[in-house]
Amino acid sequence: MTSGKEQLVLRNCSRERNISMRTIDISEAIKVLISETVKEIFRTAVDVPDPESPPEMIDAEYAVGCFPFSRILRDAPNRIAEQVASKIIPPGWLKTVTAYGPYLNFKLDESFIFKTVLGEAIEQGDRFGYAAHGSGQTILVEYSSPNTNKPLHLGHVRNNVLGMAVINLLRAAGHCVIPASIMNDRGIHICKAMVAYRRFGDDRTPESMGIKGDHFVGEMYVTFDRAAKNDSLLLDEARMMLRLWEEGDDPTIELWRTMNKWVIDGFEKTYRRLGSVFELVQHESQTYLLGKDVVQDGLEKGLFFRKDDNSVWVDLSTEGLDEKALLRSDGTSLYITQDLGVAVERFRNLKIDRVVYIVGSEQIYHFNVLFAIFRKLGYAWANQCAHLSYGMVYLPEGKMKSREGNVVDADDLIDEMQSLSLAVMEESHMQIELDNRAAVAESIGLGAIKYYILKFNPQKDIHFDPRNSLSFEGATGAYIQYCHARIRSVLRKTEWTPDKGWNPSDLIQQEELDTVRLMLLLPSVIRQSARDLNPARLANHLWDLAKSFNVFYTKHRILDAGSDALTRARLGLALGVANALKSGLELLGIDAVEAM
RNA sequence: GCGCCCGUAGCUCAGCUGGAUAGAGCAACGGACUUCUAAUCCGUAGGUCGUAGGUUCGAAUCCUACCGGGCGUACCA
Repeated sequence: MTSGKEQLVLRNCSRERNISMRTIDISEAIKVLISETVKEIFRTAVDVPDPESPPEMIDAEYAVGCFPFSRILRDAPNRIAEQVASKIIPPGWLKTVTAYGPYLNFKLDESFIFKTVLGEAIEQGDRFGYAAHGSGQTILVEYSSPNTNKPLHLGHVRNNVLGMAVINLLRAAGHCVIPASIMNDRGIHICKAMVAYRRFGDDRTPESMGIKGDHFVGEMYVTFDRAAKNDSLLLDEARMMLRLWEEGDDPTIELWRTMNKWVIDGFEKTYRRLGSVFELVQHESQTYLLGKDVVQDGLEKGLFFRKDDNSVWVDLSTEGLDEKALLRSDGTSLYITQDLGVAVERFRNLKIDRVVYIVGSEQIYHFNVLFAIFRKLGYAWANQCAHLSYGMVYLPEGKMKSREGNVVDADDLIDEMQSLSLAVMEESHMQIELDNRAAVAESIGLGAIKYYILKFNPQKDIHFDPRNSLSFEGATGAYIQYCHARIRSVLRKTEWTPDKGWNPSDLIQQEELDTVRLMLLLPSVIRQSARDLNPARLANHLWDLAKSFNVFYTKHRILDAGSDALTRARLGLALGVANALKSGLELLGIDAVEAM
């Protein structure tokens, strides 16, 4: 089985240098230290949970609560903590182990932290925090999947931004990822735009009108809807056109090809700005008939049933779901039939372990049904499918509706944010010399949009108010970009490079330690964000890190720190932070600009 | 009706698989630029974590009921 002329593979997981994860080894070392000490005192083996981060009031990097031990060891957590703490002889990398109530707090040796964390960040560059490459699974991530009858809007932007961030995070966590999309390029909605063009298009083209192809076709779609209100024959005409399309009628197909190309050319421009990339693009016109054989298979196995009118159904009431139609009574397939077929084909033809569908929360039920059918059919991979659903995007006027035109257009939004950031650059107290002003402004504008979308947990609805939502102050993309750009600016002013040396023991300020402690957490934050398919965790952590460095930056000097040794050590810190910020920003799909 | 998601400061949100005194940003008010980028920093103020029970040594976090908001529940996609 193939999906027409489309070929289904070009996997591109090049082998890259292995990146060590020393910062994560520390928490392993702490677990070993505890379990060995417990064994020594109590003659009993215990499972030690992963160390957590203590609250701010505690001056330590790692903490382990002794609650889980108390039942096994038949002693109070406080007493266990006390005994373990007094028994541990800290190795060189550990400064102190203290019991505070039921908690064991581990404070690392400062110069060990600086040396290890900054050393890693300097060595790994903008890959700081990544896991060893190629250690994970092969995962297909399906996202974007637009209809080719109108331009992309804010809802698509959320999907694309979330999609790319998840793809990047999964890759950083060591997985091999295939970014995929299905163009919904057939159906009645496409035919509506075609009818409108044939009736009212007057042979205009995007070129002749000087507008993007997707916007041009989108206007046709809106034109149809407006005209159809007064002319019920138009809808019949669209239905007729769909029939002609399915019969392969030449003029219809030719018009369809032309208009689809206009739209897709337009999409490509928007995708390029957004930074969305795909390794596998399928088209519904090629896949919409897939899945009938899967239904037939289920029918033969007695898992599905046929009703009197000849329609085919599956009963999922044992799974807490309803009956669901899989084939219409006339034998034609439904949306879910196609999803079934596409998934089966993908798992058969691509060597993938998992699929993640990034689709809005309004389709939660659909995916529950789809996955339940996979299980019913007994596919080994049935439990390796996940739907990453995200909340709706609301405007002040309510839900966006393409047909009514109350949408925030993706291209307009990016343009708007670009010119806003350009305006801020002009007003800046200090005119930074830039030869690529427009490009930097676009990076900052996109950074604002992307960060605003990613800082919320995916499942939350977003109430988008264009006036107040996007800003360049506070917890924003620009804030983090600014912190990075500032550091780069300092680094440009010096001849220093890491191979010229820096001594971690010269870093003794609290603000230096606070900052590097947050860097210490970055690898596990990236890992957790990937595991939970939740970029918000990384987005929020990056803000904390930038904030912490900004506090250091306003309080202490780098280039004129007082001594050459201190300057070099702080340059090491600055470079490490810049690398960490860049690493994190780029995982979120945000450019780490050099100057702004 | 049934199912899923959400409810934390005036507003927008964090709060990691239950853990130490619930944290930010915005808005408000008061401070800091002849100093490495002030798109920055500091300070003040602001919360019975929707309500009521329950589980637990311990609950914003888990369970139950209810209240409020959203999304589903198509031979649509």
